[in-house]
Amino acid sequence: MKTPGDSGFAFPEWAYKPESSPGSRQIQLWHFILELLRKEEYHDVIAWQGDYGEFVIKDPDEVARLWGARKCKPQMNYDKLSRALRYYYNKRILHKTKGKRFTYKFNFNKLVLVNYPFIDMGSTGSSVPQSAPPVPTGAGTHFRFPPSTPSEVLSPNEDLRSPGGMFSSVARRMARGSVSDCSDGTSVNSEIEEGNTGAGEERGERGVSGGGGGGPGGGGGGYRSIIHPRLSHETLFRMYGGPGNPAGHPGSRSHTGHRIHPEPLSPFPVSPLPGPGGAGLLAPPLSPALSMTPTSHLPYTPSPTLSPMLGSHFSFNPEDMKRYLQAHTQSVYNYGLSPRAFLQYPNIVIPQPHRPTADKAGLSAERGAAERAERAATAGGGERGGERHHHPSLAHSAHHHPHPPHSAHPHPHSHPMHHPLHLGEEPPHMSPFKFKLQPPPLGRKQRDGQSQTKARQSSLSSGSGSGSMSSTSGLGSSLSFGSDLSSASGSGLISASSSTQSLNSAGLPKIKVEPISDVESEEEVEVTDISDEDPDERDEEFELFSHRHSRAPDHHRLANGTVAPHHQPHPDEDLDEDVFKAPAPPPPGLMPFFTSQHTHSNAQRGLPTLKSEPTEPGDSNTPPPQTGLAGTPQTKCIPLKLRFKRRWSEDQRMEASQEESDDKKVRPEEERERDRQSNGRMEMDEDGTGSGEGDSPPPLAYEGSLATPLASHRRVSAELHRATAQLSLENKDC
DNA sequence: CACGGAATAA
DNA sequence: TTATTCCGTG
Repeated sequence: MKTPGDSGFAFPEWAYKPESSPGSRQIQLWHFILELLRKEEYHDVIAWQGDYGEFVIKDPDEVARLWGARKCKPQMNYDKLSRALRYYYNKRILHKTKGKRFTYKFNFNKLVLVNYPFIDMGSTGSSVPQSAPPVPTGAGTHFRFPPSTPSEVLSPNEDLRSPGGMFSSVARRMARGSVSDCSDGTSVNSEIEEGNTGAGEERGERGVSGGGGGGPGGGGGGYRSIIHPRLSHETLFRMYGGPGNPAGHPGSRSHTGHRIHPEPLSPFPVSPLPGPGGAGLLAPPLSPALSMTPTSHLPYTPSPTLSPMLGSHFSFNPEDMKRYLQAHTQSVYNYGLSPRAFLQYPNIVIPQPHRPTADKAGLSAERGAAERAERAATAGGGERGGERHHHPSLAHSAHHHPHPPHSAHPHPHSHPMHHPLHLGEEPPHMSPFKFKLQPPPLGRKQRDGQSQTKARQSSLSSGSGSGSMSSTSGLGSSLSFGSDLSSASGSGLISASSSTQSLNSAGLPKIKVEPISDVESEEEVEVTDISDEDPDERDEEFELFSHRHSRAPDHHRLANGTVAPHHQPHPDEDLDEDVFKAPAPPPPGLMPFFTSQHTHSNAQRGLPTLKSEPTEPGDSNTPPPQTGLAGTPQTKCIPLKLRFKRRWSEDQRMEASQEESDDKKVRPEEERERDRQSNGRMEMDEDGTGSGEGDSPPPLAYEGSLATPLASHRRVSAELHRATAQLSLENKDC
């Protein structure tokens, strides 16, 4: 049992991988958390719960212990660990779920970006896992959905396929193997690691605290088998909104039955896979699913006609192709860019407003069962005690090969249509929205503009530098990223993309989407939601959605950026929003999708974000002006905290625009980065790895993808998986 | 229990 | 840069 799947569970794997993350040198806490979350063994200790990326630390002490073990910090305790988690707030990797003890929520967008920027893009460009996460966000996240409901979980897809560059690094790590453990004298450590290795299963838990418990591991076991995480459709569905059935989605085979998420909560999808072979992780990725994600853009993009699958191929019409290209472009950019860009994507993706009611029901039901089971087990003891799961996950088939076979189609029957992606939105059925371009990224761009005018100009200007640039500009996001773009451009994709109108428009201008008919906007509510919570959250949401408000401003006009921007009044919010919005840039990719969708019609809700944003369409536009943004940040008076955050945002924005990830929130240092940018390169920090390399690869990838998307994806996926699986587990450092 | 500043280690 | 450690405040 276990499914091997494990490896894939909860989140997209990419999310787990530390490698990419900048900090990765050593395992990072959030990665660790994800590891735990993905392993059933630890469900007693920590598990997904609630909305989309929410998880609950059921046994803080244990978690701390485990973490301490991993880091060889025996004295680690929850207090300390929690401090570390708090630092993530600013980074926006995590948020605290207020009112719930020990409950936190991941912000995938951020994670993804950070960690795998390239992944998405790169590889195929397609996938962008992030999307998945977003999904939920939008809708559900926050309160929206009843807590109980699983909300949406979505799953991203995960997968990661990574780009070649990544791989290499991954590979290396794998090679290392690592292992080391700290000393564990006690016992500690290895647990997780084991997982990695697979070997240890047991983990036994050490007694940890108390142990007691509960016993019944059985429950767990069962469930394990059942579940597998994967990404899937669901995610898509949600995201795109599947209309109808999200829940059931074809993809998953059984949707009906089980599917499910093992963890109900887990944000990621889990894949059901079970039976079928478990599908594996890969499969999904490869399969349509794959496309989904990242692609959402791509594949799915196209018109209704195309099914997702098709998408991969390209049977599109010219338009589709364009979109596709655009998407790639984005990817590229992103690739080059900082993760942030991705963020935006996610947002974009998010659309899904519609929450799947149906789904939920279904899910919840399932979930309930699962939970129950678990609960039973855990409940009893409080402590986890006993669980040991029989096999640890180790199985990970991943290593072996994730499911190659299936990979092709995990869900065979799923038709393209079903594909989440498609499903959700694509389906022709709907097409409520229409898109407009909006200027996406205001903030960033603006910022850039101001600060870096140069870059911008170049890009904007048309590429003065290279023709490519122009394309870039199109992306819009690009602005900020100009440099990145450049790289991207290299790929050529860009150019194409650029050619595309959408991009252009998108790029600079932004794209705005409007729902045509839709209405559904209800969901849009989100906006509201956002506001409601804290700023923080909002931000998150924003990120996800971003668009939302995004002001959408005027840009759309596009203007090329140049144009316009006049800026707008509200600085702060704007900024924030912008920021998020800005992210929009990603839009390029996204946008395209959207566009396409909209265009075609489908859309449905997907655009939720937009919707949300509804902002006014009309005007929306704010021009990208960012300048204001950039410079302005100031904003009004804001509470200190807020300000702080704001700063953050700004920084991020800036960075985003520029490149960086921003994590740092407050870092003055931006300069250095900027400098780099200005230099024209992107940063590589993160990518570092790849950057240089990466660049090249990506393009290749793209092309490749185009050509044979599936194949490449698969390949990559597989590799990644493998790598990931091991890696994640492995980290060991001490 | 949660938040976050500050100092500091790696 | 991230996390750890310590600690004061709510």
